[in-house]
Amino acid sequence: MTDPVRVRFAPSPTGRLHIGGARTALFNWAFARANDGAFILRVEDTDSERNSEDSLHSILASMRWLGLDWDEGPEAGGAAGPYFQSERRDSYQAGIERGLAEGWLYRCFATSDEIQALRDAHREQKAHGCWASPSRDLDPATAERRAADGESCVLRFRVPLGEEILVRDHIRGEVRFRSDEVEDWVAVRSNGMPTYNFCCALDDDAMRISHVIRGEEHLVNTPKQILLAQAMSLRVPDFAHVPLILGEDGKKLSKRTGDTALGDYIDKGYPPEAMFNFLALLGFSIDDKTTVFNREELLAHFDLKRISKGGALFDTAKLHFLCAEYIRHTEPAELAQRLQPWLDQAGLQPPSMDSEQAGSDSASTSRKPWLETLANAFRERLGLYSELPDKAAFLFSDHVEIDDKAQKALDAEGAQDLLLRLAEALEQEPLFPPADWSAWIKNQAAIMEVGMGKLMKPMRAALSGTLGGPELADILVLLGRDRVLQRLRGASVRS
RNA sequence: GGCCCCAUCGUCUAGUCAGGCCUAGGACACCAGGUUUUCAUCCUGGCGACGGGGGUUCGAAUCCCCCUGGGGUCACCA
Repeated sequence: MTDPVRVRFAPSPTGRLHIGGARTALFNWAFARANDGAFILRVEDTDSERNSEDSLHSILASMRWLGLDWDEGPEAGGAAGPYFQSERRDSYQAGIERGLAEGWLYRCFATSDEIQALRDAHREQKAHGCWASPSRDLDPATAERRAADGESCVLRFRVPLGEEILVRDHIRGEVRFRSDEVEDWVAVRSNGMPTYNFCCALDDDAMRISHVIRGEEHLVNTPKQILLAQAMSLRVPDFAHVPLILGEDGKKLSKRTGDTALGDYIDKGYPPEAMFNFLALLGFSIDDKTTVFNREELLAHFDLKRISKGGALFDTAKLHFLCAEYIRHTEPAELAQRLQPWLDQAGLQPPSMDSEQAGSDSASTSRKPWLETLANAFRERLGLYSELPDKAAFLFSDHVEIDDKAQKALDAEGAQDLLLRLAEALEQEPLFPPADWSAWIKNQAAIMEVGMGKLMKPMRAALSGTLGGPELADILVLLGRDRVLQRLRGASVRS
């Protein structure tokens, strides 16, 4: 255990980063960072049919969004490269030749259909053990000749019979497999490119990977990789197979249940810190009572022993709680910055707050205080960044949508008159809004001899078109004197 | 079906390795109150679990076995 900690996340660029993959990456990252180790990103692009450049970029972007920085890998470089398996073919070649020479790889000429038939028949019999390739015991010389003659074949790993394979797993303890249950898996495709199980074991050794932390679906691949490592006298890394993330229906997380790509959540305005926290909470806990934590706190406590064994349901309610929690605890200035893109995207232009004095200030400078006031006003009312444009629409448009309850408040007896008087009183004030708004409005209620509710409700309705929303004091500031007076008076004319 | 993994509130989990400190703790959700000029926030309280059966033990959520249930895997994908 004196070897330096080196872990890798090894996505294949065949789609966007999956939620499960994101969490696996997060655990790897956390383990590396918590143990002064290296976090390596290795691209498993052995399947030329499905790889895409777009996928790679989207995966990298997703990881950056989550804050998972890698020490070695694409765009980072490193001494153990290349970090694309497609560029490591030379390093696999020696292994392939050795396997053929030593006999633990053999040429299999059976077609996929023939193999499938074998598998089906075996399954039909409900039997233990495995099917055997008809080529398994072919004379090597004959096999070589057939291959030389151009006959298509794959290279299979000759799994020894009667052995026990022990997987030492940091999460599951010791897991035993009988080699008889492990099929002769394809190590090299007919096109000459080695498969995942082959590259993985060689690369993990070549890159001095100390711990393989990956999803539980890989547990059954592990004996294959261990067998190969033994055949080649490679070092076998420590393993940690993390539980799966299940959809809210208890089944494997799928598109049917909801969004499965991290990108979906980025696009929908989820705060990255909330997603990070949420993902870390799925199958891991710091202690018996900590729910909300940042990355530093995670690193201070991260330990493979604290990863649970059972699968975890993707609980959107909890995710939403964390999102709202993070948003309301974000400093207004910071929150304003994060909200800005969503306003832009919706085509909403923040007015400058003090247009008269703006003078030499650039527009964006003078908008800053307005944006911060906006952020602060909505801080406790937002579940996602993307909710802002809708909720704050009344601040940007001259047309105010009046909902039913607001209309009622406007139609209440005396409401119109009250609004008019309010507008007048407001107009008399030297300051807008009045210095002590709360005292001012209370005073007005007293003067007009009505309860606060009688005053506040129609005011709110006239200004925002709804009875909910930010504090009136904030709305006043956000709207500005002119628009406030206009709406107060406009509402009384309307009906 | 074979093989493998797993099993505490509806959900995420603490507790399980080193059995008593657990009449099982926290969080989300839900319900009921309270604070508040609206909504929200915030505060208080409530609801709510050791899947079943056998052992071992003075004592088991914790250890063992069986059953049941759930999940994964069975590609020239990773």
